[in-house]
Amino acid sequence: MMSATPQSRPGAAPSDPSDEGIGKVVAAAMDDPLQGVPLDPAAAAEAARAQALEEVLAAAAVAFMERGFAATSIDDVARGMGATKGRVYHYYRSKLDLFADVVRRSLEMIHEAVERAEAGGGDPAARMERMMREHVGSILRDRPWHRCAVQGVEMFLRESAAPEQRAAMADLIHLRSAHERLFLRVLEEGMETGAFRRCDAAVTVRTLLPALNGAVYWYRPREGETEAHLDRIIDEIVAFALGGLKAR
Amino acid sequence: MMSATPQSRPGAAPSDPSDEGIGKVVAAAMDDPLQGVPLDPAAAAEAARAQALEEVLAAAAVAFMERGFAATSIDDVARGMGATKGRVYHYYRSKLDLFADVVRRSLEMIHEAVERAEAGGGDPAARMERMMREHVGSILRDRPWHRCAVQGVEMFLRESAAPEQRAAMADLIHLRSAHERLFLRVLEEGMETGAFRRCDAAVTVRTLLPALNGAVYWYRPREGETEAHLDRIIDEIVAFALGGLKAR
DNA sequence: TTGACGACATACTCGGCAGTATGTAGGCTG
DNA sequence: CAGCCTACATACTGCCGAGTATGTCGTCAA
Repeated sequence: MMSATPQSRPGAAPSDPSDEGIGKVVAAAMDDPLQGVPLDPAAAAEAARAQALEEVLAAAAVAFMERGFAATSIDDVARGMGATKGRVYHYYRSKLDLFADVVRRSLEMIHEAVERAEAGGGDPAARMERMMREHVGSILRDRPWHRCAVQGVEMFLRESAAPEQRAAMADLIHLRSAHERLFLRVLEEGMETGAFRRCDAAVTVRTLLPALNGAVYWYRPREGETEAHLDRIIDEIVAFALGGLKAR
Repeated sequence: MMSATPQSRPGAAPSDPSDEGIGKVVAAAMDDPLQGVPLDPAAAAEAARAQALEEVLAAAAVAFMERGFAATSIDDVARGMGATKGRVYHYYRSKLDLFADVVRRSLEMIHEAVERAEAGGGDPAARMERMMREHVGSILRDRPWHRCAVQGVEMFLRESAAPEQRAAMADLIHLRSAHERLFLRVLEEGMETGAFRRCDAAVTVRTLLPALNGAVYWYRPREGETEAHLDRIIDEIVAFALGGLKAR
């Protein structure tokens, strides 16, 4: 297989693989395999491939976040890994495919987190608060990914979106819609129980989500930042958003 | 580097509410030379130039809104006017200059509107509500411009922003900051009077504004849409945002 | 009438980038 | 060890688009 087996870091690479929480995601994806357990070669090869692809995906997330889709070249993505175009095109057929995969990963991550929060039970207000906390937490922790997702959704919403773009993004929009509906349903439930004030739920959800996503633009991870510090930011944002919903 | 508009009419924004296109404004201006009032030739020429520049600016706003800055070519802008590159480059030295002027116009429009609302007096909650209403109203009515502004601010906030970009955008950021501070001060005032709950004002403003701006992404002007319809959307958004601030 | 100038259109340059074609080094298999 | 395959790197093509250089037409001033 390739020189960089899972335990070896490409030390020569000038990229910073551990910043921005990218490393965590990659690590999570490569967590379990080969820990003393003898794998058959086929499975090992497959795991290695998945790992290499994951690295490409993470580099793409950072690059697209930093420059935006249109302004990012495939060479930019490759440079971020200390590699060249060949490596990127070995895994992805086009720039749009790569971007779509980053967005998909982002939407899946945040949607699953919020779904779990909703499934935790409780009255609508309690569920909504947990959903918001998970949503914002994901925004802060996986900012590169979500910044791409926000941009991807914007791209689709443009009238000018090319047919190829719309095709590549169609399933992503379903994911996004499902996420919106999750909030929508809990909001409507809360309106019926009287926990939330009466409102146009569709418009309100489309106002609520940008508020929750706002941090994707201004938040920057600080040096020795603790989880408690993140929690305080989450507190502020959720307090505002929840206050916007509750009946007075 | 300066905006080439010498002294445009004070209140007259170039946007046309009904038609998202550009033709109306121009047609109106073409009809009115020597409308009884005798203009000296120099002033007439200057007015014509300002008018032509205005048309370029409006076409740019639409084009940039539809495709985004990076994906929009100068030919796209020109095509939107039924013209060619020559016309655009006759008024603007670079694509970035043109974009910056669109963003500047947008920020000036919305900031002036909100400033007037704030100057209207009243307790903090009343002022804040009027400010929000003006802000959202401007977002809905001048969507092409504000979508560009949102994108311009994002561009500046990127770590990767090129030095030329930062230079072109520096004064725009001051405008944006002034706008934020306006909301910030009224929020802090309201916290002191007890109208608004205690919170981290900086984070809250950065959460509030994306909520107010959200409509820039999903709103589309409908066929026979009345002012009352817009007001209902504004009501919904402002109710949410104001609820997020008020003490319970 | 001329000539200067403003307001564009047309024609061209040139660099960057998506995508492709080809080379190559290391493993694995037989 | 031969041949094959994976996982890339390198070299190349073609196009698109920003910016420029130049041409053209109408207008106004002298």
